[in-house]
Amino acid sequence: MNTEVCEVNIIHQEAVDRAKEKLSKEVSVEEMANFFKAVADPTRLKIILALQLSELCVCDLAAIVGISISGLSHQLRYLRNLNIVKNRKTGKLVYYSLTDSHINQLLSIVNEHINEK
Amino acid sequence: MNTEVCEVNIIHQEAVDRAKEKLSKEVSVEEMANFFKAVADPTRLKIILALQLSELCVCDLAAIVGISISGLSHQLRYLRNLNIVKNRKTGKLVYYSLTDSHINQLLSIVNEHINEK
DNA sequence: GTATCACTTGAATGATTGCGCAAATGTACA
DNA sequence: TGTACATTTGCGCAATCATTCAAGTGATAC
Repeated sequence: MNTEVCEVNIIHQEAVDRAKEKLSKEVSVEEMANFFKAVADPTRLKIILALQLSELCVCDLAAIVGISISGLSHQLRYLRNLNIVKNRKTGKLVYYSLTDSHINQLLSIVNEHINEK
Repeated sequence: MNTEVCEVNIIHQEAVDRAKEKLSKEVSVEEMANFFKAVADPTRLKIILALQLSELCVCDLAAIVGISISGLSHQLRYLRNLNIVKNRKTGKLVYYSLTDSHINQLLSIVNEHINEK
């Protein structure tokens, strides 16, 4: 009773079953991947690194990242949807900042990995 | 003496300068982003999650992930180049496993972030 | 009111990327 | 030597994505 159409020769059946069960229990692989996508792009990564220092308005961020204001706004929305940044409006300006510290941990772990090489 | 061609109105000059300096000192934004790309794809994420349990050969991984062996091999090379997985050949089979524990930390942090929502 | 500024949004585009197919490599066994 | 199997690799295609342009929103100042 195999719902998988894919025909592959399985060599270690128990190990495969264990892994499949783990994957089915995983909160959401898609959701995790989506979150990582946020930091998997140089532009978004620069935005986050800049916001680690202080909150910044959109036009300042554009100057830092070196991208059009429009493009930046798109990426900020992306990060907002993932709950990674939040914004605060004051008159004509919109200030962005990081929402939580998980990002900081992520970045330092990756730095370790890279420097260990 | 501004080498940037991009013309944007900078509102908070000092904050911008600080952020720019930080970015210039950052090991390599590109390299960090590349590393995150490894886990930013559902297929590669499944591979990694499966390998957290035990080493696995290519055809077993294909059955777990639900992808062609060819496609899987492409992704494994990607992960190998980033020093995330390593392989061990035994006869006709090639066993893959994780190289370090940084990945485990990354994944648990992201799980926290997602569950906190 | 109108003009200007900061930002957002939708559409279009060029580049990247995940994937499968088919051929190639390499190993084991007859 | 030849066949069978596990994996890799090059190529091509379809889909995704980062970016920009142009138009739209909303707030301030005149």
